[in-house]
Amino acid sequence: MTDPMKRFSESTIRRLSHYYRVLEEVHAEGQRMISSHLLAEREDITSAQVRKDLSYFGSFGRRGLGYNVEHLRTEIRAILGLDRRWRVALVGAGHIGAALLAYRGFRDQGFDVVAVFDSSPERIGKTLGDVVVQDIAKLPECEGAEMGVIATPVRAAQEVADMLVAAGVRGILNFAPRKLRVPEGITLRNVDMTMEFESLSFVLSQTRGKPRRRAGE
Amino acid sequence: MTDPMKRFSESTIRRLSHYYRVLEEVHAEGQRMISSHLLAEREDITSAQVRKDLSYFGSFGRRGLGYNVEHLRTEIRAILGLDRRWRVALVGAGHIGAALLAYRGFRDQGFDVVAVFDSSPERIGKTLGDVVVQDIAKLPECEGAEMGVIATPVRAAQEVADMLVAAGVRGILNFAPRKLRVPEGITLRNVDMTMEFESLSFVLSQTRGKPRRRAGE
DNA sequence: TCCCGCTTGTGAAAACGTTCACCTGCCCGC
DNA sequence: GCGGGCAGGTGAACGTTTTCACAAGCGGGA
Repeated sequence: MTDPMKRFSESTIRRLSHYYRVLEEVHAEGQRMISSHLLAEREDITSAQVRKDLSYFGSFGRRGLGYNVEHLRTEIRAILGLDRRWRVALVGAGHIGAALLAYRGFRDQGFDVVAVFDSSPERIGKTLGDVVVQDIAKLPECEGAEMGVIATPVRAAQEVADMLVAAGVRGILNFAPRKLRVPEGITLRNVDMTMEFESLSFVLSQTRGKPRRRAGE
Repeated sequence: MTDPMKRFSESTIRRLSHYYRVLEEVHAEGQRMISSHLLAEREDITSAQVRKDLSYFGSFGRRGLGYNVEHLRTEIRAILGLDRRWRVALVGAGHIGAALLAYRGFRDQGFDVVAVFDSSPERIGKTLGDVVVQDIAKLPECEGAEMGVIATPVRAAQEVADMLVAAGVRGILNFAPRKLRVPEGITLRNVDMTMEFESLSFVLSQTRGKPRRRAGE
């Protein structure tokens, strides 16, 4: 995308997120150590992949023993930048915005929605989560947000992106099904449900009529 | 994932979705022909990539002219399996479920939500979109749905996935932030906002303190 | 103390995806 | 009907990501 430094592959980072989640789980279960093989078994990747991914960032394991759950968890936390809090500006107080605010996981992971904007008069002034929805016109005055979330209809997405950039965010998560243009240095991530549906549609129509293979075959 | 045939790369399919979207746009604008270069300019990929992607499925262009918008649109539509309607069962009538039902785009693309299930007594019986929310216990009786959408809390996700598979869906779109196990032959796609946030967090903390580069530098 | 089984870390190889470069074909103008 | 410019199709080159395979290190037991 627009990452200024691209030393690590996107896939590696995504897997790191997975490992982190698995570690949270086994940590809650009270497990002390975990092997790359076990970390991998909980995902659809190989143990070699796990070790390679982790090796990009350091040597966290002990030969013969595996990884200390608590320790690795802390390390990945730091790598992913989750050892601090992030200020997030949300634009669009519709269903998706509401879903975001309702999900405790975001706050728990360190993401604070510090401002919500919308253009609809019916929504402006209402309280969502624990912040008051402001007029989108006030977005330029928004200060201190490092990330922006675009949860608006498609037609508004590019304009909102421009406004967020002007307001100083360095990263944008876009839920609108359209590619956005952002300046160099701004990181953009897209969550596109439409594309996932189309991907499903493709695979399913490829296999249409074929008998479903049984597991293990 | 669990695709029985994996002849085409996931990236190619995702880009096909993009091309389709661009084609819809330029079609609406009344444009007749489009070159691979122009198709690419609207995205962040090269014209060679466009041509390569399309060449996997056939020769749709004309040398010296480019691609006929209407024709290519129809072809990609067929490739992606969007030339038919898909029956979708939605589990979870919360914010995400509501977002899905509210988005006209899904219906327009050929996805019909034929049933909605939830476990909460307050939601059961209410009308969402144009279907009545049913008790999750009725899911096993659901027939004819080819795709399932999991828009439930994390803890219920795996159980719901099993139920959907038992009900005969061949593809699942999972919004819960957890990897699910599905039998061979069932296609699984995940939409994981948490992971995207963590990816943003990673990149932003990598570049923290660095002066933002201006566009064009 | 030494051996053995286990698991990491990592170069090397293989697989995969993207980009390049060029040939081919098409339209248009003359 | 002929030539020039444009643009698609495609094998080959390139770069990246994944997998393989094994040396190195650790703990435990005799």
